[in-house]
Amino acid sequence: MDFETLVRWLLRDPVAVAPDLLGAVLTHTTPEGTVGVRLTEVEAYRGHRDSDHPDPGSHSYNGRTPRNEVMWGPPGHLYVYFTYGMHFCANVVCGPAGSSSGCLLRAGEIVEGIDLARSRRSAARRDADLARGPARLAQALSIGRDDNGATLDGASFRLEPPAHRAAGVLSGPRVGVAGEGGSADYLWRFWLPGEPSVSTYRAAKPRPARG
DNA sequence: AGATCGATTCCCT
DNA sequence: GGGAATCGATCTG
Repeated sequence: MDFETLVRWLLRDPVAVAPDLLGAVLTHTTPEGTVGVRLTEVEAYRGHRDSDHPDPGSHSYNGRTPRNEVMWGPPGHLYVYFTYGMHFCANVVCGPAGSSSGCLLRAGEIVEGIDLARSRRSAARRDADLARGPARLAQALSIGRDDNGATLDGASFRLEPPAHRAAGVLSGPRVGVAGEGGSADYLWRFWLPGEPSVSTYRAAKPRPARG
């Protein structure tokens, strides 16, 4: 899919984009080689212009800051943030420019460059653990500070949406989101059933994402 | 200027 | 199941 088409595909509410991202393949090419991950778990973070009231769980909830700047930009870019003093996590920016929406990439299955991914993730005991969890996924793909704002145009990062919308998508509360944003009103974590790469933490009973 | 705590992971029990 | 590691963005005074 060319970049222009991808941008159009991302130009929607993140709660609609997130389940559609399941099965998509994100690849990152570096001088070391290429690693590709098939997404199995994502979370939606809704910005200010995409809905009547903003998402209390989002980094952009309190407005524009240097850290969340990229989220306010156009879709088709990576929003990468640093957390717990040691981890990076990656989002796909979606929705129109000015909306500050994104989808956090929580887990996936390595489908390309597995040896390189293993070398970056020596702590992983099983291949299913290589990109199980957002910081692990970022490490397997070597996503770091410098990749904040990177374009998904295929130069270094490429995002290929799935040929068909995934069936049987499950949803539940988002992980690590405290307060209102973590309540049953925000079942914006989406994952594929039966995937060993989906992170273990389950905050509540999963339910079908679409009726 | 100082305190707080996080969209986490790993290792130990 | 629990605690440590580790640092910078954001908030408070």
